[in-house]
Amino acid sequence: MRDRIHVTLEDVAKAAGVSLATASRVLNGTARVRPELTERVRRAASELAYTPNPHAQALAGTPRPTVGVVCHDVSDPYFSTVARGVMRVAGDNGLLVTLASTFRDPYREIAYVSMLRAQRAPAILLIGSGFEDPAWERALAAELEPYMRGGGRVAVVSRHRSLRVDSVLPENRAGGAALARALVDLGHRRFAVLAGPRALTTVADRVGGFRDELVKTGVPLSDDDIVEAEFTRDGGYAAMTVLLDRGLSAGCVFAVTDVMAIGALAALRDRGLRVPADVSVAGFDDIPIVRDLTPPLTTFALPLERLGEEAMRLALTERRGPRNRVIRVAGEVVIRASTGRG
Amino acid sequence: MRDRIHVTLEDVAKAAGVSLATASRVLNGTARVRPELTERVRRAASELAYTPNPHAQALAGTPRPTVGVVCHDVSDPYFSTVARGVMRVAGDNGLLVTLASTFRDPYREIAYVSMLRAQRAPAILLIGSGFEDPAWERALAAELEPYMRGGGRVAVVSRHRSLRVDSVLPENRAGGAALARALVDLGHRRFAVLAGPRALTTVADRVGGFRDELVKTGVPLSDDDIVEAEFTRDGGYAAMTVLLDRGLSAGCVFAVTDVMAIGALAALRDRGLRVPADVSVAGFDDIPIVRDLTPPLTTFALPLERLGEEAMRLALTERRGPRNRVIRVAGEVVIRASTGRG
DNA sequence: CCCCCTATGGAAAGCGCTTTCTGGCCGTTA
DNA sequence: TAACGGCCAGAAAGCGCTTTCCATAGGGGG
Repeated sequence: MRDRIHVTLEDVAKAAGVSLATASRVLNGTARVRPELTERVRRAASELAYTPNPHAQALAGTPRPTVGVVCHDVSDPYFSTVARGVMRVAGDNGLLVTLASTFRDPYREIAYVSMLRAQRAPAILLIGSGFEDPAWERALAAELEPYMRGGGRVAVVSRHRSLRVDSVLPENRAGGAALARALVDLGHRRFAVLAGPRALTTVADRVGGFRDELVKTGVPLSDDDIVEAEFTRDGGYAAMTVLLDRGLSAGCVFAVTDVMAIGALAALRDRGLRVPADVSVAGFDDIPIVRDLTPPLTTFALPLERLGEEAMRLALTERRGPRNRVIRVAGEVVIRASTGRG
Repeated sequence: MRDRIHVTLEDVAKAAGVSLATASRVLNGTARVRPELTERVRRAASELAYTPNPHAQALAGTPRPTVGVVCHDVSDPYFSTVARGVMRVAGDNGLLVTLASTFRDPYREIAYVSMLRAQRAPAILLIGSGFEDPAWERALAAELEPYMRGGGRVAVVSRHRSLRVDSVLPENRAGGAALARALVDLGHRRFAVLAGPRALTTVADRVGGFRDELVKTGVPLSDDDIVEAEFTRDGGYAAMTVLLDRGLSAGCVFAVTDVMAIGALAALRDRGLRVPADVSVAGFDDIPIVRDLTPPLTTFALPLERLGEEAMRLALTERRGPRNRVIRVAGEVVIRASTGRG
């Protein structure tokens, strides 16, 4: 018996001398069963090391124990830290996580949502910025809406436009503003921004908040001072290089993510510029590694793991009413040694 | 029709005016079907946006499109980089990846394998060092063996003992030795080692290779020079602190992973010691970030993404004969600025 | 003492798909 | 012309589970 490929509920029922129905009821606690039989079934199940077949359960209508998570790239510390939070909460609730990396291809994201839907995942989490592309947004919504109508839960981290779903929103705009204020307070007056692709909502928010606050303070930031690049370490390096080639006039560079800031620091080092003596650099996110850089990075710190935890919790708890819930997550400016006085 | 929660094969068959069997045959290419019917089924399927229910397929005996991966912690750059490789290959083959983090609890790993098995995942990948604990090893084998007998594929990265499965083995022992040699060549004679938990095979191999090579060269390394700590950044910090409190006599510190080395660098910085002027530090793995540290870290570079890719490929390709395959992956010593002349 | 109601276990339907088994309609061959 | 073999499409079984619907037994009330 032990050596059969798969122990089925029928085996358990037979061993316990009860019917399938009874065995099922005992194992799921669905209905009252005489204590004696309950005990027999329990023992049989554990002796046979019975594990229910989730596919059969899914087919029979029970919610699946695997939630889906779609992010841009697991190997990016931002996503892997958020994913960590997701997985902890998932693990605590006995759930597995199906994690997909889109490698930043928007349509791959939709393809994954479709696969996850087909899998009948009870919940889908979308981590990371959305794209500002109407066609794409419609296609995604077309995939998500029927899914939700069918009882699927959806929660997103860090995107908002046009998606009627529960979401966890880090304070991107306010963060950008707070950082601008803090840098101005340090005495800086000439800024440059290393931005990610404009199509990402996160980028628009962070840069927007940063710029608006500067404008409010009377410090100008022209479009020329904003360089767009890939949302990666190498993107940051490239953008910083462009800036340097142009003849850097800014005394402080704001990279919209810490990952890009790391690239920027490398570019500066390679050109022999000192941070913060020659240029100050600030990032955004507070991924774990930035404490250990030299100099440690000034940044807008977001509780990354918490973003993931909240999203998972959102997807786990019933929502009442049709309104989508929004959890705004605050952050704080952390001044470290990468920024000096302006 | 479009608005039904789920379009089933029956809907497609009905729309095309054929039987379920025929529809299934067309969609799977299982058997010849008259071209005209084929066409009708195809069109019906695409018009209804039909997506097969993987659970029903699984139940009916078709292999699942989701492979399972178990690692210690996604947010550790080592694992997330390896996972990246896995996911790329998986994505290229139209597979989803179910990723689980054990948070370094050995028995959680077994629990996950059990869940993955129950899911009927066609393949399971175990990433990261195993534990040297006979009871645990037996329990894991007891879970894996029936799975493989039932046709499940298993591949592991970085562990070997007592598991008869296909594996990808980075040259941990040789790497430790090569690093020892390189450091001795730089002139170092007094070493200390920041080791992870001894129960991890990876640790044993790396430290073993390192120590054996030193002994061969006539350089002593006593047990007192080896400090054991958590396999994390903070573990590295703690171990380095212990060493410093004891009064560091070594001129070169070898941390068995880059992540621990990062912690060690932080501890040294906090104590006001300069690297490499006062102490040299070397790591192992070459996770992406170490290039960007100050000073950049000397390390034994492993092609991390490739480890994941190879493992995924191993699990994807049929193996002939009962022998388990082993792919040894070489690495190379990369000397950077964190090590000076001894 | 009988009837009805409740508590509990079993039989069976059904989830959506694959695949074997059957049977009808051809074209062949003797 | 009759018998036979091939090819294809449909019917139906079965994957493992949940859940509804019944049947039965036991207890309480009339």
